[in-house]
Amino acid sequence: MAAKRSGARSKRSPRIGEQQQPVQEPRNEPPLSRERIVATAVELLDAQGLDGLTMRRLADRLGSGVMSLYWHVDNKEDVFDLALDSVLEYRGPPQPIESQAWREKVFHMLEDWRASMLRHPWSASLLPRRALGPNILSRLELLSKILSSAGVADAGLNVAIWSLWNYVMGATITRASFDVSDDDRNAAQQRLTRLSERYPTIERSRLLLDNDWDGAFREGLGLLLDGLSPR
Amino acid sequence: MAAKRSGARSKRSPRIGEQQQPVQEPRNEPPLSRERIVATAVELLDAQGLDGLTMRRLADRLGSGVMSLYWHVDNKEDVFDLALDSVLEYRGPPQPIESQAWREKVFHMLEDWRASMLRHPWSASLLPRRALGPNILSRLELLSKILSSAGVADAGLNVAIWSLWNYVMGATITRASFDVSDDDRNAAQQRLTRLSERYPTIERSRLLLDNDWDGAFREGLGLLLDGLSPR
DNA sequence: ACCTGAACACCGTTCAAGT
DNA sequence: ACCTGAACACCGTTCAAGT
Repeated sequence: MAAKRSGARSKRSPRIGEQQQPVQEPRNEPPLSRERIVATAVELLDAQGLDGLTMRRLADRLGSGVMSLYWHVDNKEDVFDLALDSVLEYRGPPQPIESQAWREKVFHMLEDWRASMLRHPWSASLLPRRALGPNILSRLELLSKILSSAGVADAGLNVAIWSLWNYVMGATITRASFDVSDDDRNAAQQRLTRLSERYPTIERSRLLLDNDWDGAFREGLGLLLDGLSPR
Repeated sequence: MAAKRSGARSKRSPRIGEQQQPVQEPRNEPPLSRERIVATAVELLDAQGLDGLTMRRLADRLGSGVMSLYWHVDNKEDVFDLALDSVLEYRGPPQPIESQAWREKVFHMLEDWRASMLRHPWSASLLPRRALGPNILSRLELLSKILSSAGVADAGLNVAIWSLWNYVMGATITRASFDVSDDDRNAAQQRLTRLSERYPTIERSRLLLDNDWDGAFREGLGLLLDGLSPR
């Protein structure tokens, strides 16, 4: 899937074939570009997680030298910002929702937001540390418009938006962080049952085992929207 | 404030004084211990942020060799886990709240939670990536108990707890990430006004400038508790 | 305009060794 | 039981240079 550098490969297999065919770059790569860098960064993040993204590895995948990246991109932080925002584009509901049904519109956008982030779990732990890119701002703008035209007064608009944002971010980040490797999950599970007598109520309600995340997300969001609805 | 290694200092100043007094370790440090390591890690994180914590720098502050840390601690991840949980201890309200006032109890614990994290902003961006330590679990246990004894049915308990957790985490993480250096803030502000015509509703409601974070937090939390109250 | 390799100043951690 | 320095395999980024 990823382009391999021929140099690395030939070093790995010390075959005795007398002339190492130079194996001109396996595919002639398209030229480097911001878009290609970001797309590849997302691939790499999906495959290796947050710590897996390295300027050197990124360049490797792109079949270029490390320093070539710096022509198109400021630095590693920049790559993170771009990758994050690129993953959060919103295309709207499949077919338009009738205009009065503001509740459904909000639900669709926020569920899509959560789903996008869960498709790229690194994005959840990245968001808290990064700037708001254009795609994030667009979603906030849309949310503002929906709520505003649904009759939420200007005075309550910010509280409403931030409450929804907080809820979605918290839910998504939590969900993503529970979605770890099996090793970690086993370790956590072990520690919990070992300590179960210290946390009896949690234990009884199976708080940490209950994994109907999607259902809980929708229910909680419903409650919140009830509270926020213009009276 | 931090202990300086005498070796480093003497190398830095090639004074001609014939005998470099060995300057026995500036203070005779207390012996290394898990507790001292964690406390110093928190200091370092407070001072330098998430990227500022380095095993080497940590050892430096402790006046020990880097590898000495590894006797007391598994690895860097371990240090992060311990530092995070150490900052989230809950001591309860200053004077006991009368037992029926469950709403106040919830408010106090959650506001304290948020405040603790904001006192150490790195904790907010760390939480989503780390395991739940004992102090976090204790808070969840307490929350469960309060809600349960307030009459929330077992069936609704998990939704209630996760909704509150989500809200608090989202709010705190968001707040902490907006609380960045002035440089970043200026940059963000610039970009926003430059793009203001693309996000008119946000612009109008001053969503990103409104910084009554504490008030918004309480209001939203109130709405959520209304929705969660046993009927 | 776009790409490059060498070099610098760092990292976390393994290992074999000291007391 | 506790601590150590040397060494390894990495990092991100500066710089001076190539086309």
